[in-house]
Amino acid sequence: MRVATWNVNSVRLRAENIAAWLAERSPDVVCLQEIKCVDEAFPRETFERLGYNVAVHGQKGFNGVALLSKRPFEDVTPGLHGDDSDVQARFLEAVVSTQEGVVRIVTLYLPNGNPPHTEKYDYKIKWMDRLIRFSRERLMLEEPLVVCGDFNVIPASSDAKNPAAWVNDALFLPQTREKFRALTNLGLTDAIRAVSDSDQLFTFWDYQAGAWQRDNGIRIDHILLSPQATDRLVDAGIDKHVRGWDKPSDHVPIYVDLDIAER
DNA sequence: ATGACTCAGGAACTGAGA
Repeated sequence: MRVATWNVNSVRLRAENIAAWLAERSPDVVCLQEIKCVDEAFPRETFERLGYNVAVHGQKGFNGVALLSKRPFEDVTPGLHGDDSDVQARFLEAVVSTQEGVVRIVTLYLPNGNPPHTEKYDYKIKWMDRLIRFSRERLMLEEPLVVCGDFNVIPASSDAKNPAAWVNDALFLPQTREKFRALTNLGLTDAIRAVSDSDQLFTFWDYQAGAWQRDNGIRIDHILLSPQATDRLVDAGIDKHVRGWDKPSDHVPIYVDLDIAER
């Protein structure tokens, strides 16, 4: 089973771009972020035509997450619990059944948090605390669990081309990285780091100042695996070349291959 | 030093991104 994640920065603008990548990579499950539309405006037909079931949790204008799956969804739950006043569409959980049992999938778009020392950073940290509580609960199920998305966290200096440029940024502040470590310390494995120690593994390049041409990137999109999923990890990778396509998202897709038979 | 791009909404710009 191949599970991928991609912050597409508008699913309507990128639909054909995404379809081309699907044909190339053939993922079984895809987690999308920043779809930037309401549920009714999601281009379902583009993906249903390619054999995917679609689950959407969108909102007007910005944010929004979605799931594509070749296997039908057994269960779909929008929203990260822990704050009833939070109306931002950033989290969607689903269960997919396979020949070997269920696989639980999460697509998330973690708040950016900039600028620091504001309510935006406070929202980010509280959101991460909620994600930690969610993960602790789900890990108790002892299932294959794949938590995917744009975490807006640079985990370590080796995850940025120019780490010095990020020291005062919400993506790299010590408290942000502490929360990310608290998450992985629950027993979730960073799939990309499980297969490579390279210091050039980026998933985002800014549109500005020739960041892509200079390879001035950061690694902020992640796939975290429960122990039961990590046991089945075969490979993980980053589809960097997609950033060079026409009208690209500023993020690229990443994926894992798990030794779990579909039906 | 600063800003540099890109997108949605809605019709000239602002907010948001990271």
